[in-house]
Amino acid sequence: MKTLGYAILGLLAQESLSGYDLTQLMKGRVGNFWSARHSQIYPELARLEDGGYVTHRVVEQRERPDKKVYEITAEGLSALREWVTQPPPPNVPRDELVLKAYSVWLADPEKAARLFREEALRHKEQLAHYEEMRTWMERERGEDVRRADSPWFAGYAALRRGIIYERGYEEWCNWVADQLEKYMHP
Amino acid sequence: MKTLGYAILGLLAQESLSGYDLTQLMKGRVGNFWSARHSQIYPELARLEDGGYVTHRVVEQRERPDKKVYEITAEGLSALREWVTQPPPPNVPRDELVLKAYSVWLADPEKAARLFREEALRHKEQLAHYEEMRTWMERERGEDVRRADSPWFAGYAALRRGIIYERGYEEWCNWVADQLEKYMHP
DNA sequence: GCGCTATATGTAAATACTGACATATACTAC
DNA sequence: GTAGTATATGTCAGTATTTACATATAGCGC
Repeated sequence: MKTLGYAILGLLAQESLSGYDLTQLMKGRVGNFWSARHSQIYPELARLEDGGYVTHRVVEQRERPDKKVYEITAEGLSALREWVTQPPPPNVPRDELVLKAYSVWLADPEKAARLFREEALRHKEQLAHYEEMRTWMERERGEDVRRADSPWFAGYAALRRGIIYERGYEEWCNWVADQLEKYMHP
Repeated sequence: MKTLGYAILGLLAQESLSGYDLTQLMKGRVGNFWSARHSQIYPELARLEDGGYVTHRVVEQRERPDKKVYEITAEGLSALREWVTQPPPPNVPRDELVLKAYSVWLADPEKAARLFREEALRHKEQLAHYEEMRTWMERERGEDVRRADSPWFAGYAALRRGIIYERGYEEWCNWVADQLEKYMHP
């Protein structure tokens, strides 16, 4: 099974969801470090069902189209449990902005400085958003978010990764912009 | 043109290289935030030459197979210069380990703690390696590494991103492992 | 001589992912 | 009424990337 399958199982392990629900979640939460469009999710759900990792039931709704709510099976749970402790393949993060920084010495320094300040701002905003979520989680869910055996730990751990990531990213963008501005008017 | 094309142009803007050289570099340096195999690089070089962004000359070698050394053209340089200051599309980092952390509450805490400590160690080692490179760069190349209009800035900026990234990653892995161990023997 | 590694360049098949096409219900704002 | 948005589920074509296949030179150790 591929990574996307485990991403979906990870969400279904917490609550039963429809393909549409999963699509929404894959833009936030887990989606901060894994994303997928509905065109990937629906076929993957079919494959997971084929493999016996999930089942679905059709839920009829008034005033809305019917939906298929997917539930993780015992096999799905044990496969997920196994996967979690297997070492992941070495990860090479792909980041176009670092690539741009690599060639920034060729560019117009003012334009480039503007770009990196804007990016710094974007990451600062994302960081603020994450910090808000963290405060909310800690207040609403209490000490459970830090309990590694609680389902609340899932989102909290991912969130902490996001906070560290965004903090570092903002810092780096501003450093690049600083260097650019330092040599802008010599 | 796609991102890989600009990654290659970014390297060729500093020095002329063969496809094989580029393949080696795409495992390190720029490769820390962008990677590609030779099976992607050779066809892309052909496309770049088709578009007039690079040219090549065959260099005959004794005791080794002949090679094609690629050089960036004026068009290539100006395309690269333009691209650098264009805002990149929003980047969703994909990280399987964060996904695993998301489902870690289901796993055996001892196995999981071991995994996250190992990962922390890997990132600590990578960090040490980057720090070494940074010291070397600062000593060998002097103040130029901080000059945003110097070609030495390229690798130095990417390196600084790597250092911040690895520091943050190690910190997070250890935090996850701490939580796991805290509730291991209750 | 034989296997291993490094250098050197390519192609082809398979997989993963994105973007566009396709359809249907029903509420809301104009 | 009608245009837009949210809910809901799918497929398909194209792009990006990985893995495997394919070939050739030449040094090194056994």
